[in-house]
Amino acid sequence: MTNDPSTSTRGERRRARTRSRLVGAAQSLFAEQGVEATAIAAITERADVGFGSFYNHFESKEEIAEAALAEAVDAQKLALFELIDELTDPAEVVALAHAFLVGQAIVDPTFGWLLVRLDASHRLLIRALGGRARQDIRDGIAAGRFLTADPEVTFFATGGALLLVMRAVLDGDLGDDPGLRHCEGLLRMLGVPEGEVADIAQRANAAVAPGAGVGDPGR
Amino acid sequence: MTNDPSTSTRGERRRARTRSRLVGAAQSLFAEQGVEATAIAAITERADVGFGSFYNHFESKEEIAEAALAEAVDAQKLALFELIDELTDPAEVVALAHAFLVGQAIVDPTFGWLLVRLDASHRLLIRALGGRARQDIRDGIAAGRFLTADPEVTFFATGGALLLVMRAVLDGDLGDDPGLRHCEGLLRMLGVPEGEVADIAQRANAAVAPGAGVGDPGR
DNA sequence: ATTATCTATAGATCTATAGATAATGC
DNA sequence: ATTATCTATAGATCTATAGATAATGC
Repeated sequence: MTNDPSTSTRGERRRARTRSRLVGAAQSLFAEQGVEATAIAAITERADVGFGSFYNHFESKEEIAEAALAEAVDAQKLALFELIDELTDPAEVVALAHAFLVGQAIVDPTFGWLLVRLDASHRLLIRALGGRARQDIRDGIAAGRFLTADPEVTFFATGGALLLVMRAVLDGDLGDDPGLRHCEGLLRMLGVPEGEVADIAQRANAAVAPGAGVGDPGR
Repeated sequence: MTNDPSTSTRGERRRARTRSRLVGAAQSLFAEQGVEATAIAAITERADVGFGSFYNHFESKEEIAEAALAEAVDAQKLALFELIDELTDPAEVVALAHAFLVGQAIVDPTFGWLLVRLDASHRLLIRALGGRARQDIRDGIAAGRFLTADPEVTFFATGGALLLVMRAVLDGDLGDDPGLRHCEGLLRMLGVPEGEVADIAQRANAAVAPGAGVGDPGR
């Protein structure tokens, strides 16, 4: 994935491996402690890489934070986009995306904590996830499927709800089926008719349930 | 407010003033930069107080962060509780609380940023605001006014939505009437019938509008 | 020969404390 | 006499860089 013997030299591959170790170490440390509380030396140490090598790849902690988030999100995006690929109803798309992310917080806490902790750096997160989410909301409004008047308010409200629910899940503060319950609230917020809420929420959560094709537990 | 000539000595009042200056300086600095990025020396400097005096009042930055949040929230709680005092409908109570806080983000950005930036420290915030909010949600469910199945999920979802909407307001990313739009979404999320949503949201926002008795702009 | 990595360190913070100075209480 | 505040500083980080070592490319 990060190496390609045919189009790169051994040196390039070695370099890529070092970079990859740094990003992986940063992801787990940022997830555990947040960005500010993590020293660069802690990253190189966990990556088992010489301290100075850090600066061969990144100029600052902010820069590796951006890479750490972007790479984590990109990996998840693939799985998510595949799931929502064939859906046409914006309500189903949004429900599934939220169900997926709540599910990921359970299945891959490192990823979950990374998202939640980077809320501090916020702009990174909005950029990483916001593009598609915004469009889905606008689509839903245009299709008359969502009743909300202001797509931006809806974007921030749904995003904020998702992040704090994920955080509560990570903290172990929620009971059964947090993803299902969250989806129900989400769909109601969007203005989906009450008669459809339970059904769509259920389908979305069934689609992301373990065993439904979203493998790779642990990490 | 912080001084009481009749029941305290001059020394106690001097001490209280120093503490108060420290907390005020910490509030504005935490609002601007967050807790971790703020050095204790920066707090004493802005408070115009000797560096060592800090440790006469607080043992650590975390401790003053707790005080900074608690005092800011307590001040706002008074105003808010007065507004919701006579309301009986949980939907109106929750709507008004959210309208109030979105409004405060506009009117008193220092307070708004403090809340938003302390989301990092999160547990402080949940403790500061969570008690009453949880009860209001449970009341609404018990009264059949809210349709949500899990009060905890609802609590985190509504709280997260509020915080990110406040943050978007502070960033200047939202258009007209963000408080009104947010309340509409909030009420829908709770399952308040569509026919009542616009009306309740409007009343809640009218009640907290400038000139409706929630004075003290600026700070 | 070139490029990446590693080790060692200078310089810049930042925290917590010790001891001196100033203000209050009796 | 007591208590609070202030100044100065030791010790602990943490970042960014310089220079040495190791690995790759030709």
